[in-house]
Amino acid sequence: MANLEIRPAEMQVLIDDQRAGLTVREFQIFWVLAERQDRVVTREEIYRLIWDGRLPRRNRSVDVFVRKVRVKLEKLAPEWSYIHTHFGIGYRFSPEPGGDQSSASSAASSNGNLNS
Amino acid sequence: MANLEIRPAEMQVLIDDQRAGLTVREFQIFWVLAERQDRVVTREEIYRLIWDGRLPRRNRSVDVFVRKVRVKLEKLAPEWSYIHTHFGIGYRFSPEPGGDQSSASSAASSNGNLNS
DNA sequence: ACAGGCTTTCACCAACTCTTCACCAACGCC
DNA sequence: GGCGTTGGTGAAGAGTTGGTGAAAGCCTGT
Repeated sequence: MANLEIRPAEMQVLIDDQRAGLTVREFQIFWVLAERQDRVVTREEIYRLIWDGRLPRRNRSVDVFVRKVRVKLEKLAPEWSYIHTHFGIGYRFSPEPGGDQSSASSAASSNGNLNS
Repeated sequence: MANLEIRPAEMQVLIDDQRAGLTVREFQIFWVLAERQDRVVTREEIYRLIWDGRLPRRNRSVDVFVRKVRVKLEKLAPEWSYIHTHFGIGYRFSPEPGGDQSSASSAASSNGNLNS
């Protein structure tokens, strides 16, 4: 099983002791979601928390960074999926085994380790 | 017994910790009824609250979404029924054990009493 | 000014949802 | 039972939202 370690103070994410190498923005996205594990966070809220302001129509920043984070996490743990999409709503952070079920349904258990 | 959890802010419905996976519209229908638990809500009102406007004759949107919600809830709790039909009137949300009793009949007689 | 890395935006395409239609079953009334 | 009305159900097309690759814009240090 993949061991996830998060160090907010250093903006570092490690999986099995390997650094994910997230950039600042990428980590912010990751952290906003990870802090709210198992909860669905709307794009509006994510945007507001990171960029301070209302999410402009058709702004795709959040999606783009979610993807970048996904790519880096997947590189370290191909058999796990961390960020799940809730169509029309937002994203949810929940470490789950299995490539990616893409989301909306599925169970809700898991235990990530939020070290601080 | 089935444990029902509703998170309006996330538009999520969980039964025994399993996500129902409702879409935005589906959740809206669910929420309009759940907020008014044990009350019969007319199609007209449901439509007005979600679509803003008068329910066009022969518009079946409400029925279709009620079904979609029922299917998803039933998947998680086959032994429970949540949304009950009141023929000629509308729908009522009340979690009840038992697959489906298809509910109270209640007539829409001229001296009928309309709860408000 | 230039190079390298990070952020933001753009455009195209895939996936999903919403809405409507058609047909059938259930109900209420005679 | 027979008939007209209302609700259940499955499916399909249109419209919306998200995934993705890449270009353009910014910053910082050299």
